[in-house]
Amino acid sequence: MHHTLQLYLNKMINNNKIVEYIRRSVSLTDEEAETFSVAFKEVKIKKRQFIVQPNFVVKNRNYVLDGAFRAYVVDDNGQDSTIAFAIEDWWITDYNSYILQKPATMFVVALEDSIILEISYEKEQALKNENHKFETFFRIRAERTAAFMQQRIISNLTQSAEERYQDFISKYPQIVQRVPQYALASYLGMTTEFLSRIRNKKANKNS
Amino acid sequence: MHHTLQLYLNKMINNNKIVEYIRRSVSLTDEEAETFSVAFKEVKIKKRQFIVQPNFVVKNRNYVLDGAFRAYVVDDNGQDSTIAFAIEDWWITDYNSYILQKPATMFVVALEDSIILEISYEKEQALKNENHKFETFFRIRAERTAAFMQQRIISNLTQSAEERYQDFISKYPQIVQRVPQYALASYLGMTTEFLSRIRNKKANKNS
DNA sequence: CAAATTTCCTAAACTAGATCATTTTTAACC
DNA sequence: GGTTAAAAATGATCTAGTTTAGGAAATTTG
Repeated sequence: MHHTLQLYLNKMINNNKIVEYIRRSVSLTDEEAETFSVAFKEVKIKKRQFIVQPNFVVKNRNYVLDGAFRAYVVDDNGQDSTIAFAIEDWWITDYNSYILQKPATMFVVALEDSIILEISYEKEQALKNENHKFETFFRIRAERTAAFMQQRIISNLTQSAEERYQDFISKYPQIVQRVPQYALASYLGMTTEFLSRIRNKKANKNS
Repeated sequence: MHHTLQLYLNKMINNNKIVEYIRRSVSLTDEEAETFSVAFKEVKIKKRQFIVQPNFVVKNRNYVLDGAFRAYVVDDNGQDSTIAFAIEDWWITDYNSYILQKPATMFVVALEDSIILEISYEKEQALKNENHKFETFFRIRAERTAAFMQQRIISNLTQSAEERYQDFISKYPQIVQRVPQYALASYLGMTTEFLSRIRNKKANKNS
């Protein structure tokens, strides 16, 4: 098949993904769907490439079409803590930096070769201003994000390291397979050594 | 002054509070402000009274006019963890229950005699549907809530118990004064005994 | 204002999880 | 494909924070 045509078809398919996504929350006419999808730009990201770095104001909100990402902060002692993961059909950015348009405190890095759809802050603002439905969509997104984060806070406060791990593998088995152990450990608030122990204690029991 | 008139005037003043609040995020005509404020109902809550209890679907989002509240969960071992505090000009509810209209997992209790403005889920939906500006307001609320929660997650992952405490007193000195120590300890993810030790270690240093 | 209840303090024993140091395994890359 | 680097495992030691238990203050309520 002709190369340019292939690219064009890929783009159509990918934009359908984001249209499908928004239509799970709000119903759109075909025209509205088009307006929404053209606000996004498809970008290829290589493994280990950063899409967010501290001290820069984050310009984009990113929807993952393919691949995996990790958002993390590095504290004064050089230890890093994973704030979020994202795989296909998830969103990722430094949320605080993006919504308040202030300098980022996080890194966001690709864990695999990936493809994202990015929307700029300005385009998102324009979408929200021009159509009530888009405003509704982003409101629902923010609410779900808050609900998700609240669950994580509760988990941190009430569960032991092992319980948090068990909980995570039962909720997100696809993610566990794809992220390095040290990243998962620092997401769950424990050292990689301790997570290794939890895992091997289990493995020995099973054998 | 005539009693009913006094009540009426109080109501006007209190509704001005919520109008002032929303106007910090979106600009409203006087008519819109009126529509917004009449969606709320003023309710007096006695100290130790619950406004949210587990297993019931939460009907209201609550704005605190006066007083103080605490939201918490109780785990299988009977230990409770504080999820949120709210004083004047803050909002409180079981967010997961409210936005997804599913049974609550939290208690929300008054720490003092309080006055709240409550809005029902249905009225909030109606406001958001009828006017783009109200949708924007609730979108901004949700975003700020998510941003706040993200900060708390980062604090839990990166800081020691003492650092979390120091951070909290510098950010929310007004709250520290008004909530019992065990509630603050369980918010910060430590025991009340350990918080007591942190406090007294400091006190001794200062003397 | 006195009794009852709740909150807070102190201190010793204990443990979940961290840190440190070394080895083994896996993955990256010329 | 062989070398080098990064990630994971393992063991020994340590510590921040918990648990348990008691008593002292402070609040609530009759």
